[in-house]
Amino acid sequence: MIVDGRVFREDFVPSEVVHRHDEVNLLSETLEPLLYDQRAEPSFLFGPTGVGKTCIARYTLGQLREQEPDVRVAYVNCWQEYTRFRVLYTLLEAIDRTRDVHRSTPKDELFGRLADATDRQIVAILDEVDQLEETAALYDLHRLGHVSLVLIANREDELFASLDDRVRSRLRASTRVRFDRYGTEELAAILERRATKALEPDAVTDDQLLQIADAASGDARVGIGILRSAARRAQRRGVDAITDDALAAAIPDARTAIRRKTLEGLIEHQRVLYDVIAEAGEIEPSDLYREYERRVGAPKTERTLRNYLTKMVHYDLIEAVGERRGRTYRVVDEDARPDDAAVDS
DNA sequence: ATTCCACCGGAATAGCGGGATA
DNA sequence: TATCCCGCTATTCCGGTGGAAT
Repeated sequence: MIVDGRVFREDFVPSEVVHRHDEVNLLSETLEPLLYDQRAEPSFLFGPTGVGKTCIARYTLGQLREQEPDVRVAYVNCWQEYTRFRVLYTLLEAIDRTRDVHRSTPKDELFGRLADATDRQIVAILDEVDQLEETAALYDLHRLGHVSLVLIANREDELFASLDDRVRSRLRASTRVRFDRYGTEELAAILERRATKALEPDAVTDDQLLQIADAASGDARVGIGILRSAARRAQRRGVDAITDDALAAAIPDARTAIRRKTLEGLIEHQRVLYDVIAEAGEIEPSDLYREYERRVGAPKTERTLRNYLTKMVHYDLIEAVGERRGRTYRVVDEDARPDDAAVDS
């Protein structure tokens, strides 16, 4: 019953957008100078998880490239590429200038290459830019006359708090595109589009789509995940339409799938920390450190553990309750996540 | 009030790994 | 092959903070 599974992928960009025309228009207006070989002012895309920020950025730049194919577009996910070196490297990859680049190339060589590649306009989409650790990289890029920035983040205030003054003042005046959560009907409409592309006709009913949209509470990524999971379950059972019990099973499944994937990305020591916290339910730092040291062969330093813990908090796997003395750690509970608490992405 | 203590996280540094170079 | 170079991770060192103990 699944005709085209690509439609369910995270990086799928639809050929038409639903419900985001204002945002697309605002962004393309800002990018318009690129059509005349001019650099565009920086633009920000703000909004919670699963509201289409990344999708709209890709879509809009795809449209732009249809009009002006010479423009180069580089997509950088700052969650993975969080150092200055890696950001620059990814940008160079997108414009095919990575020949002979390696870890031992001098520091400014990368930047120099990018600065020299002035033959074409370059658009740098920096996704999850609040995860970028060396924000000086933004300053570097902004200085280049042929690089236009599209910056994506969850929350405006948190992002600006993490920037240093130089960068902040330079970016203050740029365009901001704000994305709100989808309503249930809006999300159902989006899912309907995906379903007609991905599935055989009549594989899913309108009422089921509304159920999915409701369960996803405005998060398109979760909604699409549920739809995909339900379709796969139905397919495995050899039926030609999504059944209600396949749907019921898919709803919790899609929510935990993301978490399981993040857990797989942890290294062994981080995993031990997570297990200790999960078993204890809630635990004080000193007990946590001691239990960790008991379980593991060659324990890391407490300072390193603290680095691990902050990272896991960022991943939304655990949360820290309280500050300083008397702080405890616990795993983030999976249900009961209010809409406005989406800090991850 | 003063001292102590647990905890956090910034900054500097060491060591590792791996491609480049001679 | 030996050596250089540099990004990256873990470690060392430490100052700050605020509740607890005296």
